[in-house]
This record gives sequence, C-alpha cells and structure tokens, in this order.
Amino acid sequence: MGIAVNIGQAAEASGVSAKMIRHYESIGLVPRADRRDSGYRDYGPQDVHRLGFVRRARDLGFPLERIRVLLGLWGDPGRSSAEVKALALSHIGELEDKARHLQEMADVLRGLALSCDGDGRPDCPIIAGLEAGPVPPSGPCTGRPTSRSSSAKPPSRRSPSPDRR
Amino acid sequence: MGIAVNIGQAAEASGVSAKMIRHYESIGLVPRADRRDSGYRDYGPQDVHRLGFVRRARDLGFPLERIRVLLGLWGDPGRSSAEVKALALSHIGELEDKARHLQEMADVLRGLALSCDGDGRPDCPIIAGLEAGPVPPSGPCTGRPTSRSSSAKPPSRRSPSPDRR
DNA sequence: GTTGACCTTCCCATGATGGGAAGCCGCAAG
DNA sequence: CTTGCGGCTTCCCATCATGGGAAGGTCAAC
Repeated sequence: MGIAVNIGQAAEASGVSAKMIRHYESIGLVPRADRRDSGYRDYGPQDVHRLGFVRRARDLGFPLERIRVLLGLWGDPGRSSAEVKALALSHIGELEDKARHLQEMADVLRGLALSCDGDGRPDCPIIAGLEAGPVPPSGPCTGRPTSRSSSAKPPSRRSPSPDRR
Repeated sequence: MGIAVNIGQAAEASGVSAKMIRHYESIGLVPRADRRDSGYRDYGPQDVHRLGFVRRARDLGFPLERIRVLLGLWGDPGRSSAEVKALALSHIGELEDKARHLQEMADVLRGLALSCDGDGRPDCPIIAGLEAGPVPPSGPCTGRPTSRSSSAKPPSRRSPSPDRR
C-alpha cells in the first residue's frame, strides 16, 4: 500500500537516522523491515511509530538494552504498570547518579578555579590540585616539578637489574 | 637505584591500571617509558607522579585530549595560570551542561513516573509518554508523509502491538 | 536514456576501558 | 640448575551509540 515509506522518510518522520534504523534492525531491537523486490526497506505507520518510541526513549537516556525491554512491555497487553514504573525508577536513579557525579566533579574543579588568579603568572592552584597526592618517594616535594619533559631527568633511574620485591 | 618500578607497581602507586598506562603511552599521552633489556617498562618517581596527575585529571572528568594540554601546561614553566583557568572553566561548563541534561531527563521521567499507579494494570503514563507524538494515520500520504496530523489513535491504548502486519 | 538522489551492504572511527591469548621474563623453591 | 608461577610483552576484540564513507544497485524526473 502507499503507506509504506522508504528508510529516508521513516527516518525523517521518526527522528531516528537511517543509519541508526539499520543498526537497530541489525541488533534486533526492531524487527526486520519488509523489503521491496529491489531490496529497499519498507516502513508502515506502525514501524515508524515504533521508531518514534525508540527515539523518545533514547531522548530520555534509556540504553538500547532497556529500550528492548520497554518495547516488549509496550507490546504486551498483559504488562503491569508496576514493571514499567520499576524500570523507569531504576533508570531515574542511574541518571541522577551520573548527574550528581558530574556535578561533583564540576564543584571540585570550580573550587580550584576560584582560588586561581588567572593571570599571566604560572602559579596555579588548579595545576597544584592535580599534582597533589602521593608524592613519589625520595622525590623532591616539588612545589612545581614542572620542567620534566623538556629537561632530562637528572636523578639516576635506569638500572636494569634492581627490582625490589 | 630501587626507585625504578615495574608497570604493575607504577599502576598501583598511581591508581592507573597497567592496561591504561600502556594505552596512554601508545597514544603519546605520556612519553615512552624506559625499557629494561628484557623489554619491561621502567617507571621512575617522576613518571609515577605524572601518571597520578593524569589519573586525578581523569577523576575530574577531563578527556584525554585535554589532559594532554594540561600536561603540557604542567611542564611549561612559562605557562600563565590564565590558560589553565580557561581550560578548567570551559571543562566545568561542559560538565555542568551534561549534568543538567541528565537531570532534565530524570525530571521528565520522574514526572511521568509520578502519575503512574505502578499497579498490576497495563495502563501506564510512562509508556504513553514514550508513545506520544505523531501517530501514523492510515491516510493516503503516499509520497511524503511529512505533515501528519497529530494523534489519531484514540481507541485502546492497550496493545499497540510492536509486531506489525 | 541519462542523471542525481536515494538505497543497499560492509568496514572503520570515536573515547576510555577492559578481557584475553600467546609467549617471554624474573624470582624463589625444590 | 630446573621448575613453576606470576608478572610482563604485544596484539586483537568488545563495549555503547553514533556517524562517515566506499562501492554498487535503484528510482524518478527530465
């Protein structure tokens, strides 16, 4: 029937790129599309609708494997909304964990940046913060052990044999 | 001197896995480590220190390419803290953009989940929300199905059946 | 029929990390 | 000294979602 469209139209209508539609088919996220004699894929309204479903789920950050489950629930008349809700809540938790993690990193970095003059001098608490931590044993406390890639390292360190353990 | 260590010790001391240390070397993020006659990599305190720098930068979410720049600034006595700060601020912006994006997705999903009963029945606003959007009408739009009237599927939101035809 | 836009499949790349295989090396116990 | 085990080497593959591009077939307008 005329309602069958090319992958290009399906892509435009669903918001999923043709590349991704083929990919989703290849991993079995969506069923194999019908083909014309020429090999061209044919998409009916339901197919496009399903692709839109996938796209909106992706927009909400669901990974494809979870979308696979969602599609199963979508098509299951006997599903319970509890299943869907549990899946959603679990995903919300993951999203917020990630958001929190990113925000924490930003906060730490902002703390360092706040105390950075940002002028022409090299002294920088940001660099110092990154440099912090376990200072190598027997190494200079190095308020700024900078020149290291440019200048050769004076301290001896290349004995083939000594391997302590 | 005993300060030269194996990749294993360097990994443990720096918090960067041996796998990653080799990878960083292969992409030139850190200079090629000295080798013993056996081919074993040798890491001095400075090398371990640099790896720690990389790890802390990673912990703050810097991508490797940016860490490459940071390492350059670190080792540049003539750097200006303004450069470092600009890099950091730019990165903070990206982190917060991502965090905001994730949080937005979580919020939208939470909104849907709040109105979901989560009981044994199939009716679910979450599924409905994912399904929302232009429902493909079975109308004569052979050529270009672009302008589709919104929502044309009132009957039974149960069992849209992902399987088609 | 020609042409240009579209479709097909297949391979490669991203970014950061890990897993694992095949084979060499180092050290300690026998 | 030999054996054995664990650590080291390189190389390839996998992840996750997406895109780029090549080589070649198809469709529709002119």
